[in-house]
Amino acid sequence: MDLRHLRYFIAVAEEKNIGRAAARLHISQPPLTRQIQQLEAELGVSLFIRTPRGVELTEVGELFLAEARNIRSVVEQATERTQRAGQGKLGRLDIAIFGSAILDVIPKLLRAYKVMFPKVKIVLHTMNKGEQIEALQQRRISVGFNRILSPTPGITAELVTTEALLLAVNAAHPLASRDVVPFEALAGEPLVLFPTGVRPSFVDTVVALCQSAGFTPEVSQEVGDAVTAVALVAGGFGLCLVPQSATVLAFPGVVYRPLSDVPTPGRVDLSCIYRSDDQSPLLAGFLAEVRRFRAGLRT
Amino acid sequence: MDLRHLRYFIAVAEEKNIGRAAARLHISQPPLTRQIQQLEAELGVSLFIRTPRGVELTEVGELFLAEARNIRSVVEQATERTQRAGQGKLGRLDIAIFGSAILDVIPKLLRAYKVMFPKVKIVLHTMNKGEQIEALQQRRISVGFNRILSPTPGITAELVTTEALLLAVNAAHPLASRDVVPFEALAGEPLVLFPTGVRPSFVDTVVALCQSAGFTPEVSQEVGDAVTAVALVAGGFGLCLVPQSATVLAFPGVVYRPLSDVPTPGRVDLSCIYRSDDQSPLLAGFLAEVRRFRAGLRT
DNA sequence: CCATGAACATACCTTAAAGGTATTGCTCTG
DNA sequence: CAGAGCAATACCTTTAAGGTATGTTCATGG
Repeated sequence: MDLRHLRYFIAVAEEKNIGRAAARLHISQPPLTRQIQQLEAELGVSLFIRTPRGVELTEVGELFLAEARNIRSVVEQATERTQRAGQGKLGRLDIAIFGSAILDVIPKLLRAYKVMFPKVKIVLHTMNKGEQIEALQQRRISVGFNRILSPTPGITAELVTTEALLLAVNAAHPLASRDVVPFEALAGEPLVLFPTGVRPSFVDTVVALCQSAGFTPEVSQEVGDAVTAVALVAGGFGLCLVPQSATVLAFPGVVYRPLSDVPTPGRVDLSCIYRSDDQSPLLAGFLAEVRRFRAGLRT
Repeated sequence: MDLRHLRYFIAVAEEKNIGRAAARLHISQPPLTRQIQQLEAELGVSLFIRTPRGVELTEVGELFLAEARNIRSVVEQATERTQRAGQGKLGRLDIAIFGSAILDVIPKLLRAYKVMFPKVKIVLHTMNKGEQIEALQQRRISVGFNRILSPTPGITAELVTTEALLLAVNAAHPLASRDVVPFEALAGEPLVLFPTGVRPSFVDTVVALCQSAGFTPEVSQEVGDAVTAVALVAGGFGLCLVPQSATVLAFPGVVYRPLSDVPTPGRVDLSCIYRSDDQSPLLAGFLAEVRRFRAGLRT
């Protein structure tokens, strides 16, 4: 038995006439007669009573009609679900995030993704870079977001966005009175650095920039994340370099100032990382959305 | 897409190796490769990752494997149910019964039928002969049971069993003292006759027998059914001729005696009736059981 | 009562697609 | 580096689905 047999059977049962059903199926009448006979022979059952005006279903035929329609709908649903899944539109995507990226870029990106792939369940995990790589290798997550990258075999990184650096400074600090702060003005000032943890990280970027500008930063405090760092700035612990997206943190007493004369590159990247061999349509769909997002930023 | 594609896909998914799956399916490897490629192309989805050691399912493939197995089981159940129905082993059978047949033959027959066709739901209706014929013609029932028949167009009758006649007599009556009662002894005795209602019926058989024996019966009472008739015998209303199966009615004060010299045929039939054009497998199965039952009685 | 038309069945041919054989190409392994 | 194992490809064979022509049956109307 074949899905064709069922399609033909349903057509004949609905038309109550083999000739008309054949026309509807775009085949001629004799083959349809034969297919129905085959189906009956295979089931060992009489499905139709032949009358001079056409055919009508037997009781068994009525039963089988219900079964056939059921099979048809099960098959349709199965193919549809499979195709959705194949387009990355169905399933579950585990994503790891960390640090200041949580503040602005990730929410925007995920919102855009949700619009395109509404049936994908997104599960967010908070992990630092080392944890992300391990989780990727163990297939516990499919995507991670990070600012600083060192090439890792088997892991591909893809740039999501770059952001300018801003100075977060206490409103009472003399530098807060300036609209634009020259980078060299940071020399000798106590800095709050983040994050602690797996190196290299954003800390190293900031230190490298200072050294490019000809001075060694004075470290007031190292903390785990951007939010804590800005909170310490509000508490007067010193200055802090943050990615632009950190400005969503409106701590009282903290102002953000653009910097001038920042040594190259002067910006900080946000990248997403994933297994190089991951062929999942879910990942493909997500990466497509990441690229669309980045293209949208450029315009 | 085709059920064959699903069968092949399941085999490959289970073997994780196209060559072995082909052997299991009793085809060679290249056609199987092609069928899988077709399936993937039709779904627009990659189901397997080809490795040097075989193939393994993608995430989408895993999903589709579950779907395919589901479809397979739905199809299997559908064909099985249809075949059961085609053999008269599934469905509902409405049967009408009446009179003394209820007492013994019908329960035995239905019990035997239930063993062979356990999934058929039997619905019993109590109808007299006229009602049975009308209900058959209106397709409200499929089978009726009756003792006396007059040929009816479109209705076929089939003998189920014949039973000897016994005399039901009050234990205080002089005839109760005899082991065998000659039929002529009934002349002049008051008789309880049944059933009232549509003629011809068992009443007419009894009257005809009496006239064959050379006397006209003295009617003490006519009642609707055998149970009432025997109850009246217990109450001293007279004698009553009953089919053998009525002996299950063990009323106190009533004894059953065989008769001798009963005019031919001397027995009473029980037949079942059904629409001559009824091709339902349910009816066919039931009639097969009736014939088996009758053959069993003969031995 | 016969002719007609509508319907399904049958016979026979054509064509599309499933299956088979031989071979290639790619990896991993010893 | 050669061989084993596996999937893919090329090309042929065979099966079965589809098409055309015709037969058979039954109801209907003149």
